[in-house]
Amino acid sequence: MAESMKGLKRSHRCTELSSKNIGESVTVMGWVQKRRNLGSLIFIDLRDRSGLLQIMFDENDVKAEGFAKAETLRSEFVIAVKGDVIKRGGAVNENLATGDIEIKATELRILSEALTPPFPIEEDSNTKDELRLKYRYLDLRRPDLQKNIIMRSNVATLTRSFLAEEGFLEIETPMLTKSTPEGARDYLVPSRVHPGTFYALPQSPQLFKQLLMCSGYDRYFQIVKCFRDEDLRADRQPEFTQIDMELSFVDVDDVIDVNERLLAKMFKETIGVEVPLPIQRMTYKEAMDRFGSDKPDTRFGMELKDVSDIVKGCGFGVFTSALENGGCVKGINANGQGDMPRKKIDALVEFVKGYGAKGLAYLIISEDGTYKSSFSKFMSEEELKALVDAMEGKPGDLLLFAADKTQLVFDVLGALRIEIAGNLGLLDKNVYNFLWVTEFPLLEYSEEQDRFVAKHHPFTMPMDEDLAILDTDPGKVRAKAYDIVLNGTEIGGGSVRIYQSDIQEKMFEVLGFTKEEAYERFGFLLDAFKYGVPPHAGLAYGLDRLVMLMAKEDSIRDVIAFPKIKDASCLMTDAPNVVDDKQLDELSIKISKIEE
RNA sequence: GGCCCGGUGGCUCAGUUGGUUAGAGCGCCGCCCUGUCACGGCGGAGGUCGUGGGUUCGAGUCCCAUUCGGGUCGCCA
Repeated sequence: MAESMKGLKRSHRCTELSSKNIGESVTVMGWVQKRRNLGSLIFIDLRDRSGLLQIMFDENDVKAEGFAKAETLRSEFVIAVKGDVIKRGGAVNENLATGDIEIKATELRILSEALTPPFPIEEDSNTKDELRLKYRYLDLRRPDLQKNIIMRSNVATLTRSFLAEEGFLEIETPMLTKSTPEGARDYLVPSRVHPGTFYALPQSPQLFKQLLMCSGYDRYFQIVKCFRDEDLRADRQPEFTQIDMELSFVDVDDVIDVNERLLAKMFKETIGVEVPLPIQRMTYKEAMDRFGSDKPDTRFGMELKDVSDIVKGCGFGVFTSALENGGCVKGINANGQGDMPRKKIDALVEFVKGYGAKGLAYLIISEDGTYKSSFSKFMSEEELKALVDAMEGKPGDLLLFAADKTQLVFDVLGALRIEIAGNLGLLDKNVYNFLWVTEFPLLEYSEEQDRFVAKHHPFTMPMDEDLAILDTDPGKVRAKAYDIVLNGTEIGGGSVRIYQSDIQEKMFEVLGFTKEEAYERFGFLLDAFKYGVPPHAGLAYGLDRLVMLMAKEDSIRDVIAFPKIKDASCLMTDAPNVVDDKQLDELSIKISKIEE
């Protein structure tokens, strides 16, 4: 039976009390974490978002009625307790922040009873995700999730105060906006007033923040939901949060400078981690050549080495045919892994096949200096020696080679070094390696669409040095685009924007848009640029990923209060769901087909 | 859309080469207990093994399909 809290007012959260409060009369409210009934003495661990506090019920203090009530307490009951802070009667509990005190209850009210929860409300739960997400409101009671959600709030607050001090204005942009078919699939919202037409939920506030620069707001930021109707991953949700910013009258270095200071403040004040500034920078090309990835994890080595020249003309057809087809041969040296069991090497071969590789060549340098290799019979002793030397192979090393089209080799070895590092426990979550990756290609060729598409977005400024070849060799043009990478995860990215109409027109031309098509999609932006536009640049962080790494979690679901599952549905609310015919009628929508 | 992993009492798991009434810990319920904090003691309830089909004398165990959840490739300007 639920009781009223009338006449009681919470005086403290659980861990706001300490030995300093001994002797005070206090009122605490929260959830019953645990009861220990010793017969005529009952202990309760009371939980709120701050932590745990022990309550002691003794019939002499809480009276017969109160004691009888205390006997009925069960896990997750919500109670209010009035009592006195006293020094623990028994031993101090070193595991508890409040382990040296307890509340001697004089009054107990049961504000809400509770069913036994379907899974334990405790730290380090290993309950199935399925269950946790169905009862997310219970999952969110667990201390580790509360810690993450609180950390996320702190990061947002720090961001706001830092950027405000730096002269940024927080300005909201529309959630109901126009679909821009470039890029990810949009979530659409039907218009009732304009039958047959749709708003789109923003994939990012990109165009609006550029317009705000046109309007003179100078420095903008927003902590904002973005939506992309694409398949999910551990670090991808259909709705996610960006820390989005844009600055006028700046170039690359200005954006990097303010963001390095933001990151340093964030990490220092949230998790006590010093970020040494300036953060290392690396061009896209260097990142690919050395790490096979545009978001290298620099916490460990195992860098890629190009051995194309070494194996040119050797007897191993896999290598030579890759080279003849315009590809390359690269390898990584898994130092000291020469004793890796055959089974594990086979697993790595299977692993790379997932990335489209046809295979993985390996060479083990035994402790006695002899070679054991999947391809040794195709190469002479001298050729093998030259290859080992090029890889700086020492006895006990394991060399792994991929031969294919260059991009595929990058993908394969880039993923392989992460996989091996993971298997070897080299991915230390207590280490935070930041990296700027700069000079991204402006464009990439889409086989599917048979044209160039923007690697970042169509408003990205080419590098000054490469402007001249935008017509002649667009694939070679580098952009003033940059990503901020943390431990192999892209946590943010941005660019300097085009603000000159001639360059923008040329860009659309290269992308294969007619002027009319460009206007149809982005006319409002192009028009705005005719009325005086400042040079501007910006950046957006994935807040979820950032907090995930700070919280040392493996999935952004663990830093989002109400996340969605792999198929983009919500196990708690059952969204998305069918709506009744009346709603569809109002929207002039008919469902034409439903896949069985 | 492809590939990989998983589904056994409320929770987390174990279940040998297919073999009699499917186990454990925690939780839950009842009784006892004044210093517990992984409280303790005694007793108890609770599952037909995600679902459907098949093989077999016999299936949690093997096969097929399907469903649910996770990871990943494609996709994510």
